[in-house]
Amino acid sequence: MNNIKDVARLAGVSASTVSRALSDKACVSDETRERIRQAAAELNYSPNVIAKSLKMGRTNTIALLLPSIRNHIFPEIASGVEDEARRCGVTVILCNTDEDERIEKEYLAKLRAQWVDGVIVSTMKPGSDHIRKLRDEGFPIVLTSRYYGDDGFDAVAVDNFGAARGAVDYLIKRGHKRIAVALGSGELNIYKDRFRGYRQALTDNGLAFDEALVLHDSGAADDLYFKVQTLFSFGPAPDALFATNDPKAIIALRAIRDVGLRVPQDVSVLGFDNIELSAMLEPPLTTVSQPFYQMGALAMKKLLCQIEAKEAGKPYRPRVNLMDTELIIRKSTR
Amino acid sequence: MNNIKDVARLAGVSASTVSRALSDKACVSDETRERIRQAAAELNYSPNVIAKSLKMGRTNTIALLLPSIRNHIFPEIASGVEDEARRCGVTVILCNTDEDERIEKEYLAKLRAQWVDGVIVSTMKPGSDHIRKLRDEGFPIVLTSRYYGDDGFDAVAVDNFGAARGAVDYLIKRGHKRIAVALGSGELNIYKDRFRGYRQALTDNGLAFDEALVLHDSGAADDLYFKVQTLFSFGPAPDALFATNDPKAIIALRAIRDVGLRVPQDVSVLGFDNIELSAMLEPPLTTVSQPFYQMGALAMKKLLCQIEAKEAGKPYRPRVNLMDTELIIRKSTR
DNA sequence: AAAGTGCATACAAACGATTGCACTCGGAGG
DNA sequence: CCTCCGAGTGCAATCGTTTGTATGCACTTT
Repeated sequence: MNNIKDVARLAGVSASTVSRALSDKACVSDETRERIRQAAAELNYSPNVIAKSLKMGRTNTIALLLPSIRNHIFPEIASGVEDEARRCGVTVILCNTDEDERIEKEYLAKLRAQWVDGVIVSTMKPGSDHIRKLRDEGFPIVLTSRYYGDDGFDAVAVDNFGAARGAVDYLIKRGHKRIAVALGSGELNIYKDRFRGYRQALTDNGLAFDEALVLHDSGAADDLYFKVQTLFSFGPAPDALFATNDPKAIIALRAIRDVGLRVPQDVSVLGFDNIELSAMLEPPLTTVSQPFYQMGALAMKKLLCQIEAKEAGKPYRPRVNLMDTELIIRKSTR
Repeated sequence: MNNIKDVARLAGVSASTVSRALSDKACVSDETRERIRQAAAELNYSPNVIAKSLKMGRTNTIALLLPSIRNHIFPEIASGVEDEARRCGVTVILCNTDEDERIEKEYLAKLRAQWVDGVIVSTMKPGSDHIRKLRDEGFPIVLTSRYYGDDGFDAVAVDNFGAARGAVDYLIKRGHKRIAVALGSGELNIYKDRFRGYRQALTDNGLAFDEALVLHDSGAADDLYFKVQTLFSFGPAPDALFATNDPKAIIALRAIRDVGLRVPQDVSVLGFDNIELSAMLEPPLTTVSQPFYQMGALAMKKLLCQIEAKEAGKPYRPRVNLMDTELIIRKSTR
């Protein structure tokens, strides 16, 4: 690989002039600049990014911390982040934590070490104090999707409470009275909020909350499948089910069909997230759509603002951006 | 951020001693080493990776070039790459080209500039001369999934020809005689190979090839859907369809059902790739499974070998590893 | 007692870029 | 004729590491 000195030698100037010429600074005569350009082209020269980063104290790289890239929603977020990043000349490092806090810490330790200018975090949990600590050190961070409103993080998310409330309200307005709910991991606020929305919709419409209709998530593989089967096989079956995310809705769909009930004629099923797959099911799933791609892109924009503010020594006021969700009505609800 | 000199000052030694102590070199007394450790801990010091990379000429970072992270199979590959990378202390940069050669070139230009030690490429096409050029410069590269056997690349892939042949042979053995085929982009060898496998299976079993049963891919959104509907609505309907990837199988499933035929009673549908979703369909899809995760992990291992060989100045003999596929028999074939 | 040995440590030169400062040089103004 | 100016360029320091070489010192060896 050729370096700046090789170019300088070939063009018959000093390295500093090459640097100035190629980064379009003033103070270089047109004739010299052209000569340098040609020399650089001839040597197939491109500046060493590592050296530049060291000198400039900025890598133009950011990291995206994801719980799992196989989780359907995260590739969409990642897409948005990446496209926006490319537009801004920023590279993205993908960090997959597999929901494992040890791995997350490992990554963050690396990131602190001048790896990246900032980080977008989708792995926030109530106990993620190491992330708070990093933020307190002045490290630029934007949360996406999973956030906790109360602690002054910069974040992009949706109003899970409102969206769930609206969706369940829709079910009730269409005549459903016994609505089961499949919960997600109780650790995550997004699921707690969706559950709160569910309860609020019941209250709004004068329906009683029934603990027997709540399916808790154990995380185990077929657990939800059997719970749904049990719920719909014995006693008075619910006339609808609200799954707090689409994968759960898909499992529920299968379980309900497998006990001999029809969707939507006997039971309506409502999902959350609108993953690509949900439109391809039989029947296609009614669900709440989140603008994941746009959330990723916005998170990237905000992160860049933070980085620039930090560089310029200006203050930056973090805020939470709540994006609009949309209830996508398909064929799984009647 | 504290640097090595701060640690040196606090511990009352020189920077070089700190460096040696922390990287567990010999020639540092235990007492000094301990003092340095404590100083480092006290200052919350971690070595600046950028500076280290510059000095060492190695970043311990590799890039993964993907056509699209939203494509189901790539997150699996990426997972394998990442897990293996983490095990080896390597970081992965994710580069999403969106099948756009301009973006790909942009990335590769960056990568050349000492960004990364090597790259895993899933975007190879017959016309990808810029990738060949990079290889010829001595840049460590491993191809995954998409490869072209003839040009001496290091690669991890499956025997698409053999797998397709075996799968279609299975259909024929189960009594199917008129088997349609839904092709993928003709530009990519993987689809050409699967098509060759299909034809070979016909020949093996003494069946005639019928051009009328071939559905070409235009790439347009609903194109395949309508082509399948047309094929199954007029004239003698095929009794089976081999889709050269699962998303096409899913579309075909829908189209076939929508013209009033039942899968698998009237028509068998066979996919390729075994994406997660294929098990969740109604009926669950019979398909050829590729070990994507393992392919990613192996590609990472091979890349590391290449990098190490290059560093040590040793020769490295690239070879193509073909992994085993498996025909997963579910309910979409009778 | 002089020389040799080996360990622990410090010094300084890289790695490849950027940039403040100093220098040169031709022309304008006093 | 001297000074001043500004444009164009070069020198050298710097970013934070690693590492080859030199140094100092306490011992042993002859």
